[in-house]
Amino acid sequence: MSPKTRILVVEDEDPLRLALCDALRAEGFDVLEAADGEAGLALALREGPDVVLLDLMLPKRDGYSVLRAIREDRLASAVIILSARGEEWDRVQGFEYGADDYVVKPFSTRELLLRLRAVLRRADGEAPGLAPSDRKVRFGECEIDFAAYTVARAGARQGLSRQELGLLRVFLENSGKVLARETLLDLAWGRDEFPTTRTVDMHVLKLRKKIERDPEDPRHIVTVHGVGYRFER
Amino acid sequence: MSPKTRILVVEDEDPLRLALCDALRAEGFDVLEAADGEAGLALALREGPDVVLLDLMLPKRDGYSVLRAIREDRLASAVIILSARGEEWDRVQGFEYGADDYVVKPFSTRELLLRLRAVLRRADGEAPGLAPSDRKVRFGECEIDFAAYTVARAGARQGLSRQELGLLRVFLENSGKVLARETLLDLAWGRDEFPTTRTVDMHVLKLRKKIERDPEDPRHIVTVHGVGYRFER
DNA sequence: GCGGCCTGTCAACACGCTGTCAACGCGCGA
DNA sequence: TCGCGCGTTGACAGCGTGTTGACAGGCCGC
Repeated sequence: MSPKTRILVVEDEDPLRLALCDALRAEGFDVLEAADGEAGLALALREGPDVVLLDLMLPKRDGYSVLRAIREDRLASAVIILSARGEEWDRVQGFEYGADDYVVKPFSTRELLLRLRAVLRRADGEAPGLAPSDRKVRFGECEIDFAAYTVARAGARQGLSRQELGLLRVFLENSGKVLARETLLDLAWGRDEFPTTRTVDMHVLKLRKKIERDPEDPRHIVTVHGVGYRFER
Repeated sequence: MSPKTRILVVEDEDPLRLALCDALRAEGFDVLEAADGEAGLALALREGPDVVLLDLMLPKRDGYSVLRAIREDRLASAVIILSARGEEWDRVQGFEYGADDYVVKPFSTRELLLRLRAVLRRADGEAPGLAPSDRKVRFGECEIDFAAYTVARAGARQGLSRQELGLLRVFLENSGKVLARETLLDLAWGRDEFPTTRTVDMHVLKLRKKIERDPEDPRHIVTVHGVGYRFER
């Protein structure tokens, strides 16, 4: 692991940018900042940070354009989009633009850090698989098609609901780790929804019926009593 | 968990503050209140409540300043911001990122309570999901994965329960030292729980079965007769 | 070698957590 | 407008874990 993870924050609203940078520095990251799209892109290309936090609505050059330029330059940086409520990137479809993850404003520090760490872990190769642009992902005897909202197992194909797919993506991004129900709610549900933690159980139940060979003796989504669930590919 | 969760409400509009306090007391919380920033900060620092509900527009000292002071004092309190939609949105956003959560006025009691509970659930136990770098530890022929709640020995992987993992963590942090049963209870169990010292033996037994090559002739968790246990890596 | 205290081990209990089902509400499309 | 699918919640049974008591065997001091 490199000495210090470097993060570039591209955000034009000063208070937000400053607050973000403070929070990230407090977490021990090395932080760069830019207040418009051009400066952000230039910094990204010159410094090649590990992660770019990218606002969409920017002066001079908007976030989409910056993201495209970064991707065309084959820069290794991961990109997390900060989108405002109105801009409505669908939680699943958003990944098709080439972003590694995205957070809907306004978001909590906790949520951002969770996603940031997930992205970094993937970049470190610790949790392989699931590049953001992947349409299909395989594990065990399953093949998930994110674009088609389907799962194929043993030849049979079934549909997945939006919530099921979202939860499954979070599991895939964090395979091998135990995730508390609370954490799953933060990552797979939006901020404006407050389901019970029991709701998580329900969706795990549904997912098991679709991806496990024997749902009563699950191998992929394992319960850790009193703690949460662990996903194994 | 402590006997009663304590909540501090800092809000200058009397009707709203009173309504909030009533609702919270009806839910069984222990409620403190303050009508301006200075009084709020003083109460927070003196009482160290579990949660602070903090309005941003306050007489004498605004919410941002209070929040920063609380954070600089390393107070463990969680903070939920109560912000009005009318307030300059981008500025408000910046403030909110140092907080644990925020609610936009006008909000329903239901929403506030849901967020409150979510914050509290996270606060105790520090939900799994954000384990940094100290995930895996090796000793002898074992590899412990703290994030996955597993132990691998001689190729075989087994799950560890929450208590087993906690005890093992304490052993690892104090390897080489002899630990009395009482000490282990203090370190690996909560302060609010008082199991018999025999319970420790039971868990040592379980751990030995999982990490020792020959549980009847333990090499890692060694008994020191009349004193306690010593862990050797 | 002997007695008393300490420890290893098992079985049983109680509690909280989880699996599962059924029913409700909501949004969407027919 | 109605019906359908999805997400959510409450209820309840079953299971896993933590805990304890009992008892046998081991360790230590005398």
